[in-house]
Amino acid sequence: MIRKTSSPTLIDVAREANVSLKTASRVLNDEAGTAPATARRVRAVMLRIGYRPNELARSLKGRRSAVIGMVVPNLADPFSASAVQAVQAVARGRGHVVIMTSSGGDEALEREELETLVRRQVDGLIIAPADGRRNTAESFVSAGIPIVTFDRPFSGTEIDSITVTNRDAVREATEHLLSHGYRSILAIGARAHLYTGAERVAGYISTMKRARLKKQTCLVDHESKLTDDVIRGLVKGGSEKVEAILTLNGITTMAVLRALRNLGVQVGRDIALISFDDFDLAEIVTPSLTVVRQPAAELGQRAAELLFTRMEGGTHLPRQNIVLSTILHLRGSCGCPEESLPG
Amino acid sequence: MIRKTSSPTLIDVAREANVSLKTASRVLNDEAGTAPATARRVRAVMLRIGYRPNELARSLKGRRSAVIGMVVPNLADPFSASAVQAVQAVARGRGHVVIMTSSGGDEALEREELETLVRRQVDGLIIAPADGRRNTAESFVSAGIPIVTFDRPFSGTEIDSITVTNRDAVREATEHLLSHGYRSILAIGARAHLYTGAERVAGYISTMKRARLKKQTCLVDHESKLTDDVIRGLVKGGSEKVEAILTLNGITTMAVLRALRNLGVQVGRDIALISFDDFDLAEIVTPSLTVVRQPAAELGQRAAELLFTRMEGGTHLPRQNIVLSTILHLRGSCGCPEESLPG
DNA sequence: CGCAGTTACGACATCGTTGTCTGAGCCGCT
DNA sequence: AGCGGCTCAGACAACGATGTCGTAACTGCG
Repeated sequence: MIRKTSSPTLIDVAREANVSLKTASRVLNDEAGTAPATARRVRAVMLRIGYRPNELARSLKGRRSAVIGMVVPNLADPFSASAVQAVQAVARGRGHVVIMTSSGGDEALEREELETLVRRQVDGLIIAPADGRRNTAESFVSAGIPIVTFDRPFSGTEIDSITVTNRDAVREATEHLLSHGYRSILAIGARAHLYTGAERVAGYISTMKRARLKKQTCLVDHESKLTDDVIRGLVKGGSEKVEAILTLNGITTMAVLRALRNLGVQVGRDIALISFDDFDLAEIVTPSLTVVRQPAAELGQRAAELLFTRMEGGTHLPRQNIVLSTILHLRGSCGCPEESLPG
Repeated sequence: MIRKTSSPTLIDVAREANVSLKTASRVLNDEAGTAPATARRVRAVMLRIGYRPNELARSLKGRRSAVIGMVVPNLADPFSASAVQAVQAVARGRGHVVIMTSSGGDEALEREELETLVRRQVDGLIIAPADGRRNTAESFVSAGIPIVTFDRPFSGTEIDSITVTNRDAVREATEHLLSHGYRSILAIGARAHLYTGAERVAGYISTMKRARLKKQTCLVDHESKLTDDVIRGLVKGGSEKVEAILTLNGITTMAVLRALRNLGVQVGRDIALISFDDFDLAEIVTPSLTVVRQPAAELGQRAAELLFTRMEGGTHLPRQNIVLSTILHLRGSCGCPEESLPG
């Protein structure tokens, strides 16, 4: 009577309904060729015994797992979280689920995670490479698995990518600071060796060069090196007074703001600042922070849509390299007067 | 020669190595009973032809998918993101992956997602119920699937749960405000019908009752109802001046801070505030925000560990109801003088 | 009544892997 | 030489579903 050991299978349904296994399968999949009366009977049995199809078995036969894999450096990062959320929404609409893993920014771990995902027969992969300089997914590409990268591409590959206009965004931000009359502008960033970091730095450099101004940068390989002392040296140490700061990612913004606060340097009054990446409280801070906002959700959505296009056979298309625009969200910290701002 | 259509299987390995299928399987799983020379030969073939085990087939046979399912209301919420991250870390350590889905706070969708996960044969489920008043997972419990809820429990069930000390946290926060001499304290919260909301409100109510003070609450069913006008009415409308505000979740904090700013009411000078939930910039704001910080990562970790305990056969244990402590992180906005604070 | 065409259903192989069982070959022992 | 006991390997079924093909029963038509 009680069989907690295993859940009912299609065989159980067939037996209970006095039909063959294949007929039960036909009813389950709404295939034609079953008498309405029989179908009703089978369906009734399914409900009665609480039958639940085993998607694993289905996938094994159909060789399409309805799973897509996603690897991001750090899920706890709000940028990644928004993107993942968007990917999931698209996947759900297409009857797929997402297996998400974090690489922790470690290339070896990323490779391992990808291997795990592929062994689980994912139908496609969305990757935000930990370090795009080497293509950790090469063997999967040649195995024919659809792949889309987002946020950062793998360099030197033919893999589809979705990125944002990192370089132009920083150029725009730098020009905005210049338009306020600031000449001594400091760019601080971490992980400059990564694609996004390098692009952002390049945007700053090229703009300053064109304006024939001195480039002042502090580029470290990890945010932990941006201690208060380092930032003090930059802001107060030089002969020339730093008028404005450009932080090249969210964590850096945090480090800089904390340091400035501890130094008694007040943003808005003593120094201007534009942050790459937005924050929940950026509007609440005094003065509110001018930020470059990335369309994280759209990035995820587009990545997922492109992946599904590839999965549905769009292999003949040339490499897609979608670039989305950022938004320079003007608030107070860049030097814009409050009354000139919307809202 | 070229067979891009499908990847090599264990049969291919066996054929190439001139052994039987079973022998190849034995080598793959490091089972005893294969001559070292044979094993080496088989392994060499595996490497050469790029064999990758099909985890789907393995799961079908072994009836353990090595997947755990997780459902949260909103992945983009930093609290959820941290918890998910922690769950994944634990799962990875045990050779499992996580399929994560968002219910969007919708009970019907939550039920649907759970159904999807179970059909995919997940070995266990971690759920942050959208609305714990009804148990959307009942049929899975009786099907014998291990389940752990976190953040909020399902009411009236025997399902394991991991929660935080919501009630005590708010009690502590309220008492702290009282200790500063504030008597007119307003509690604002959304979704008071949810477990967490109800607990937090209860903490406030009981504390005020014990202090024989007037309870002032504004409890709405959705954050969108906390408009600037509503908040103005609360803060400026009454005959009695509100001295302190207790916001009962992060989104509410945001709404309140924005409203106060627009009203020209300055936190710290004109009004004290303690926020349930921390923010990235909470320390940077002036004055920095005193918050109740939830141990999100630990919540996720403990949930995962408990789930694995259950999955590994710990079904005989009584229901576990783990409650983790929050931390009242004193900063400036509660009225504490800056110099008395650490850091 | 006989025949082709349709409808409804079932037997069987299959997906890629692992568990069970059987057997071949070799060792040393008496 | 005959025997038990080992090591190594293979044949076969199974997991739970779907695809292929065959066939019995019915229909309509001449």
